[in-house]
Amino acid sequence: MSSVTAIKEGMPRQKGSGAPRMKSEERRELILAAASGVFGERGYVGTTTDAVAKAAGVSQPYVVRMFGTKSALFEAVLQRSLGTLLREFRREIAAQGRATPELPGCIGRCYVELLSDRGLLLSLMQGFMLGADPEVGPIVRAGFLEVYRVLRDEGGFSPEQAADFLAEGMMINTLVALRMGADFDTDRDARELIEGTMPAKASMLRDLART
Amino acid sequence: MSSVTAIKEGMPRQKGSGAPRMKSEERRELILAAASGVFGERGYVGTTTDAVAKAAGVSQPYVVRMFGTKSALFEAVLQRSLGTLLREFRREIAAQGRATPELPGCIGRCYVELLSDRGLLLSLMQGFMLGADPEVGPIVRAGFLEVYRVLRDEGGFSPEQAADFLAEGMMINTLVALRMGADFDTDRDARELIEGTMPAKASMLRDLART
DNA sequence: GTCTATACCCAGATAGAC
DNA sequence: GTCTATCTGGGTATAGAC
Repeated sequence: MSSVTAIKEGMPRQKGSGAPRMKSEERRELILAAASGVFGERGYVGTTTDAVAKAAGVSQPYVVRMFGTKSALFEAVLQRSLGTLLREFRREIAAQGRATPELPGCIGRCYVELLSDRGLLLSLMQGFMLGADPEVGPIVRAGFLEVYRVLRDEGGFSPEQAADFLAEGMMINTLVALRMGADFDTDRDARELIEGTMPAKASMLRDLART
Repeated sequence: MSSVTAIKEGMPRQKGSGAPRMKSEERRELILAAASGVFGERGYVGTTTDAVAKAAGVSQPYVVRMFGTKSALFEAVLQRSLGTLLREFRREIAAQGRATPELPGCIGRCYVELLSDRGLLLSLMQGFMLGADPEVGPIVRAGFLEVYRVLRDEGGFSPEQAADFLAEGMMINTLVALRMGADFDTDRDARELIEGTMPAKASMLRDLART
């Protein structure tokens, strides 16, 4: 079921009650953040709701209760990741100005900085790998195209620029998924490849692979 | 256990017997090809040995029997995919000559043509997504780096050329995994994005998403 | 709102016949 | 070499107490 609509639920009820309502909203975000990390690391099928629960510090049935099903939870994670990505891109576009020569570099830096939110880009990538799934396929295709459109229409990228940017992004995602940073210090080629891909923030991949 | 060594097994025994030995070698290749397709579509965890068996037209226990475990089967698929990829790249390098100006374009075409072997590039990509796994992680990192080295050392690519080439490859893999070709005819942006990424063989992605 | 206990199903692997 | 039958573990989801 479309988990997007679930965002509407859980709004503060009761006007005067002293009980700290909205509590479940915080839990929800807590679980989503934890789930993002686990899904990103192990993929959709490889993730157990129990692993998510443990990462969030709650019980497994509670995770299911709150999101209905595992797949609804995953879709909520995807929406959250995509939402953050688009928001950050738009913030950068607003700051640098549409179609300025600095914009591509700035958005690229912006993208790499998203790596610090462990799981955000990886959970998206895991979603992309599910394109053949009848339920998530349409969602991830639409999401990917929306990123393309934001770059082109709002950022003023040419179609080629946008495609190149996305290609670089997919390369970064792949290096992260591969944990290529694990070989950063021991393999000259790994280091060269990483530095060739992310000249500025190469060491970030190394640190990311350690944890 | 390392499934690579299994290649040595199953060699023709008995000198004079009229029985058509080597039968199991054919079965092995049949199952590997089928498994490549299923793993590529559903990922490692999402693939059941039963689905592989059905795709190959044999029984589920037989698949397990022949490869020992599901993970050994997956590793065999990875080795097969990587082996084919490297062989084709080297063939192209030998044909065009090291560091010729035409080589990058030729290898790019070569890469896209590998898409016709349904599952080859996707099963590799699914392997990349398992980089955090202690068993397959080292294997896929080594494989990825080997491709990089072949491009650079045997093909004469500069580090930047090689990294750019791989980025384009990851983008293509992602578009295939996304089944972006499904929107080729109905979504202008999907078409533009695909054509921007694979100018020559754009329609291939469309056909690939149909099946 | 959150837990414990549990039902139920599915998938990998084994045993053993042919 | 290949099958049928089956054991077993683990994961999602539900029931129901607190």
